[in-house]
Order: sequence, then structure tokens, then C-alpha cells
Amino acid sequence: MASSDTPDRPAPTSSPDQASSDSRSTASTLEAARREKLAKLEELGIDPWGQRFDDVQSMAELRAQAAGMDPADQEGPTVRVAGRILLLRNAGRLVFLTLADRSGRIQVMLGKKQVGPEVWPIVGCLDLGDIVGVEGRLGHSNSGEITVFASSLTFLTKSIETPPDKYHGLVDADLRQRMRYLDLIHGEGVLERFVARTRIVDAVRRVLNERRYLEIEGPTLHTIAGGAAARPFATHHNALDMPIVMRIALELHLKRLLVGGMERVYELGRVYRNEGISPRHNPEFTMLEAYEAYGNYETMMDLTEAIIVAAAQAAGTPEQHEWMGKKVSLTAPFRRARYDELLAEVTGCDPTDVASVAAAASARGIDTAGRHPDVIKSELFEATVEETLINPTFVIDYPAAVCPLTKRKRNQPEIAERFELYVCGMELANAYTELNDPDLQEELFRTQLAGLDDDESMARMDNDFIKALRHGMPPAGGLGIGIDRLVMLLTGASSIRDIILFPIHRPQAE
RNA sequence: GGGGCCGUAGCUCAGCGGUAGAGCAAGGGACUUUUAAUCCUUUGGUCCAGGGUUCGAAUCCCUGCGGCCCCA
Repeated sequence: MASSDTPDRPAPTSSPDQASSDSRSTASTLEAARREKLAKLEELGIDPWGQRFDDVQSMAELRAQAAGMDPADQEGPTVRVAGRILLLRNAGRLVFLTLADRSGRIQVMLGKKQVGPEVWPIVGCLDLGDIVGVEGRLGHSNSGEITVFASSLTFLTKSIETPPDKYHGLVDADLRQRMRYLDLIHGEGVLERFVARTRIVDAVRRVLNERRYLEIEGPTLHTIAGGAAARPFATHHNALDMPIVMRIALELHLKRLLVGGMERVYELGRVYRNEGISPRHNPEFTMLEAYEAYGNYETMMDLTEAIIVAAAQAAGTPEQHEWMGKKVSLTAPFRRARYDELLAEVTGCDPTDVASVAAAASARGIDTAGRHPDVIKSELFEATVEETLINPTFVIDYPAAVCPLTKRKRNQPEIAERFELYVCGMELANAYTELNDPDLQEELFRTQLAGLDDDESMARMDNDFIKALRHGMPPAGGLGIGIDRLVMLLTGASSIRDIILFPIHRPQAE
């Protein structure tokens, strides 16, 4: 029977003896087996690192195409696919591959007779994780599986490393993040989640661009870490011999552009905060900040709703959504509720009475001694009200003292025209009617509230910014949205590390 | 900062005082319709690191490193 000069077994003929003799670990044995097949490919005159391979159709396209075919027909149209081998089933002179590309998976059948004596030896050199191109007829196998019946096989790339468990994939959270490429290949829904992130960011840009906003790129290296309350990453510029910090917010440069007449500007960019790491915090994360001349914080509420609704659509998130076990309605308009009213509702205190607020705070273990009343109030709010805000809620009209960049209400200087949007107890957006009075801004930069550390304070004197305001910044609304948190909400991720491709990590010990 | 859980083969995990196990992967063999293919067979380990307790430690204790979670 086995009279042909190609072996029935699609296996390399060389012996593995010398390769495994010096190996002390499974890893090196596994690698040796793969390198042997790589050498075998080279012997066959095949480039194990591949070449251009044109005119491929996606797996999703093929599936759609096959859906309209007679399942008995194994002789459909000729198609070309390329992808990574995720599964390999060897049935002697017949080998089934499960190939994956970005759009999905499809089965490929390689028969010894069908591919011919030129190609069959290549089949013996295939390992899980290799990348191949296939041309063949599209159809269904005997068991009904959509299958490309290969007439030719083009080797595209050898994988030297062993892939993770073909069923469980990578489970260890650490490995999944360090080797995100493997997580993307093997993790259930991982690729889809990051594609959704891209779509969300696209949608955010689209909404803003449609409204004639200009996207700009501000500096990431700052001399003053302004625009937010956070500890910056500090570094040093050698040529200028001066300290530099990484930006913690986008705000102050965008406002300079309002002075410059750009009128509607935004930046979608990375900011850096040298603070704790948690399921909701990564040291670098992505912020949207948008500023609209002649608007106010109400303008920004409308914009926020438009952005979130568009982002949800782009991500395929239903309006009745569930996140972290909580039901959320993403239907606009969102609820709007006054800060003081919420505080009174949840804590029972009188928000206009300093003593009442302080008593409520003390009762919950919040330190009140020597601290500014508005600082105590905002801590009480964080500790009590935030977690109750499940459906999207614009919390409006903040205590002015904790809002040094915000315009005060016209006849109520103790109230700032600010809102924060909360969903599932998480702050998603923050917006102001922007303060454009340079004298008041300068004064507020000087005022360090009692009971706040430097890191917790937004009050950092920025004379260059004050100078810009003195030239006249139009009245404006400004908005910040935490893009990572938005993506978490819309993709159902419970950790920021699941929606940042490469979250911060200690280097792996060698 | 405080507390809890975890770290064993390339991957996924079991073992929790008597000296290392399974599945997948890998090597050899059978199979032209499999699909987490199946069947036979073989190989593979500083049990995170260091110290301690013990006749004996992957297992108990301490310290450190790394990870995850909860709280502040």
C-alpha cells in the first residue's frame, strides 16, 4: 500500500533524539520539536517566515457565503483564507485545521490525495499556532461544518513557542496582560472587546467632528501639573536643565486655545497620574476633554448624552444594559439632580448648614477637624451618595470651594456650575461652565483649602495660563470624559486592565 | 495603608506532613469527514525564593517577591 515516495504519515522523518537529549525542561523539548519542523520546511524549500499572500477573504465573509449553500455540496466556490492554526485534528491521510483570523474561525480540510505530493509534506510540519494560507473550495463537511477543502497550502509563519491550553486558553490574569497577544488570540471575547474600544473612540470623535469641534494635540510634557488634583510623574529635561512633569489633565492648554479663537476644541489623549493602581485606576489612561465657546455646563450635558449614546451604539451595547450586576438604562436624557438635594436625600443632613454636614460626616468616620466645610461635604458625598447613583445621573451644582476652575452661579457665589455624571456609582464625566475671570482664577490658584494635601488640590499657580485668560477667554462649557471607564461600562468589563491593551506591570523577574 | 485568597510540567488544574499527579500540548504508532477528534504508547517538575519547625515539608510557620480581590 505505502508504495508512494511520500510517507503516509504527515510527519517529519528526522529523529528527535539529539534534540531532546540535552533538554532539561518541557519548554526546551517543545521548542526543539518545533524547530525541527522549521528545519524540515527549509529542507523542503519552504520559507518558514512566509511572503505576501493576497486576495484573502475573511472567515466571517466565508461563513456568510456558506450560509446560502447546499450543505451537501463540497464543491462550492474557490476561496482563499489566511490565519492562525488554533486546532489541528489528524486523521491519518486527512488533517483538519481550525484557522482563525480577526473576524472568526473556519475549518480547513487537508487531504493527502487532495493537496498532492508537493504539499503533503508541509502538512506534517504544521503545529498549533502556525500561520498558513489556504486555497480551496468552500463547502460543508460530512458533519455539516463549514469547511475549506484545501487544494493548496501556503506556509506563512512558524510559531516557535507553545500556545496555551487549546480549550482553556490563558487564565492567569498576569500572563494574559503580559502576553496580551495570546490573550487576544485565545481569550473569549477579548479581541471583540478591544475592537469595541476602537469603535467607541471612533464614535466619540465622530460626534465631536460633526459638531465642528477641532481635534488638537496638546503637550504631554508640562512644567506645571495643572487642571486636576493628582500627583504627577516627574522627570527632567536635560538640554533645558529643568524639571518636567507628565500632564495630569488636558484642560489648561485647551482653554488657551479658546482664547486663541479655536472656539470648539477637543483632545482625546493620554494623561498620567502617579497614584494607586486598582480595578478602576491605571497610571496612564485616556481622557476626552472638549471645550465649546459660548456654551455652558448645560451645553455639555447635551454633548455628554450624545457621546454616550453614540458610543453605546458603536459598541453594540443595548440601551438596557447590565454592568457589574447592576441594571443600567442608557436612554437619554439622563436624570439631572442637584448636589445638595442628593446629599440631603441620602444622608438626611441639611447641606446648607455647615454643622449639620460636619455631624453627618463625623458619624461616618470622616475626619472633620480643621478642614474646609466644602472639603468635608465632598468627602461625605463621595462616601454616601456616589454608590447610590446607578442609572446615569448628572449631579449638578457643586460646592464652589472644591471647584477652582469653574464659574460660580451668578447670584450664588458658593455654588459652582459643575456637573459630574455618575453611572453605577462610578464617575464617568466631569464638566464646568468654565471660569474665565482671570482675577478670580488667580485668586483661586492661590487658595489652598484647609485640610487638603498638595496632591489633592487643583490649586497650582500657572501664571502663563492666567496671562492667557487676561487676554479674554470667551464664556464656555468644558467637558471631560474618562474614556477607559466609558469603555468598561459599555463592554461590561469589571477591571480597567481588561480594556487597556498593555496595563502597567512590574517587569517579570528573570 | 489594613485584611483575605493565590503561586505545582509549556498551558489548565489536583495533591495540603510520608518524598510528584491528571488533562491538554509535545515525541512514536493507527485512522480520508474530524471539530476540545479518538485509540495505544513515551517523555516532561529548582512544587515562586529564602529561612524555620519536623525523623521527614509542595503541604505547617516566618520573611520576601509576584498576582488577584475587598476595605480605607
